Amino acid sequence: MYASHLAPSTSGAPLPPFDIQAGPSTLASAFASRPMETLAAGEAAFWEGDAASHAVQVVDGCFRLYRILADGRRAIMGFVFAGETLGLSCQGTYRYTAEAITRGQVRRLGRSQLQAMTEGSERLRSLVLAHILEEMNAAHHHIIVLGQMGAEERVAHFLVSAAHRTGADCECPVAIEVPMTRLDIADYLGLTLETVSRVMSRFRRDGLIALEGRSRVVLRRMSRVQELAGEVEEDLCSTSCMTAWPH
Amino acid sequence: MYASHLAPSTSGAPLPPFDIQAGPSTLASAFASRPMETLAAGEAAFWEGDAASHAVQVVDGCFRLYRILADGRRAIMGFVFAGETLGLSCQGTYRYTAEAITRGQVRRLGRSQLQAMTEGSERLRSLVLAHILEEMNAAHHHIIVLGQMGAEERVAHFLVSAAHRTGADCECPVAIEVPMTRLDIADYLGLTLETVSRVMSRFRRDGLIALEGRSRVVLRRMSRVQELAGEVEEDLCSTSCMTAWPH
DNA sequence: CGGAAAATTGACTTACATCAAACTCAGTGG
DNA sequence: CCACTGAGTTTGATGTAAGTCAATTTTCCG
Repeated sequence: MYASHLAPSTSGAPLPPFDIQAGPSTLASAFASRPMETLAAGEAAFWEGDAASHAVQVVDGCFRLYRILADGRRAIMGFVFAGETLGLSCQGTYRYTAEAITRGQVRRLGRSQLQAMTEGSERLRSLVLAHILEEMNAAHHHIIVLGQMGAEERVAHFLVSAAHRTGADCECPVAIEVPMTRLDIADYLGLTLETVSRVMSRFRRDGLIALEGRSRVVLRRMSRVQELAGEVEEDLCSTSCMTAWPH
Repeated sequence: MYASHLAPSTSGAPLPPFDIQAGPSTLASAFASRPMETLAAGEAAFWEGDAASHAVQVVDGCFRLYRILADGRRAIMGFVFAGETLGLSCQGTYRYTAEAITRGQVRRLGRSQLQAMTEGSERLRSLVLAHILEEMNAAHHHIIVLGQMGAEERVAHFLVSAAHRTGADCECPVAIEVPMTRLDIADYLGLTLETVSRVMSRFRRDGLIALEGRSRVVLRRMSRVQELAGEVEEDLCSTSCMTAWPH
């Protein structure tokens, strides 16, 4: 999953001012004038290997980013939620397929236009760079999870991360939407879908979470889940929104 | 390990011209005027959590990049070889400790100076960006290795990657220096040192590699090892040196 | 040469994968 | 509105790759 540390959704918030001189003052505002596009569940915004012609803003919905390996295995590199931006860190060709999990709405911005905008605006340049470095951060985090943690820790991590990114406030209990299937989660965490299911069931039995239907999880004891996640997860409520988009 | 795709060492090559108008034409040349610093084996170039005040060029030696987790586990995020650059993707604070495995020589460049240089030079800016994106690439690659591959595949990957990055030519047999210990490799691959050792022994028994002392590995059947690595490793000899540093 | 760190190898354990069967939804159409 | 359907999920029984613990052996450096 990208950036456990990314700012929560901005889709509902009013857009920041766009100063013609200085360029867009947030990444999101750079997309503001672009037409909206709707994707059905299962449709791809772009495919691995395609020429990376655009950056994509996810206005609504949830995407899985994956590669298919030679033997057919699917590695999910991350998920992208509403309000986040996609494809900024690709040069040349996209390095993963971005597929809508639910129906989604996106805006596309041509790389050449983005390039032109960044040329002119030191501000926007640093915003783009900050975004890319945040993705790096998330990738490092993912590496630690995959390389060092057991199944429970991984799932706990996923849950905490999802709660954080979908902008759930930090009150207990926290309810989160988890539109991805167990298989998605498994392919993301380097586990099997059965193991993911078993761990979730164990969490439920232990009163840590409650499962409501297929795609809703209530974190009943968030602090305990965070504890299980092993605090690689940085401070959740305090600074994150600040650090994600340094002015 | 960073970038299985990074350009091989440039330490021996003559430095490209430095145009005062356009700024440095390669990343390496930006460091050219900086004083050399020597680090003993085990010394750190910087520590996780330190203010990220400098970028570091590794002129000679090999570094491990790691984080220590709360429970004492050590996660190695990557290795850096001679000719590569370090710390470019850190903003604010370093996100890992960079420790010399062997004795090493480095040059440091202040971030503020680098910042100033990039302000003035579109060229350098795109070099730095390309470097960071290459690190992203490597991180994604690492994620796939850790999330999807078995022990043999991981070790095979490590070997191929090391061969590639230390600039070994592609002729068989390829001899590579592996200054890191089995524990280093294990902490990098998400395995135990015993498993790494067993896999290497198996490779040796099967005639794929030969072990010469502690730190030298001869890839006797490179193609077979690459095959084991499962070809996530992109083309090795052809385009890689090109793509790493676009124009 | 001697000693310490690193590496190898073996016996045993365990966490997770695999295989397989039931169960639960959320749509769809009668 | 309700039964039918199939994808998604849960749960169980069993297998296995890799971890753990422990004893040697090798390598390297003073």
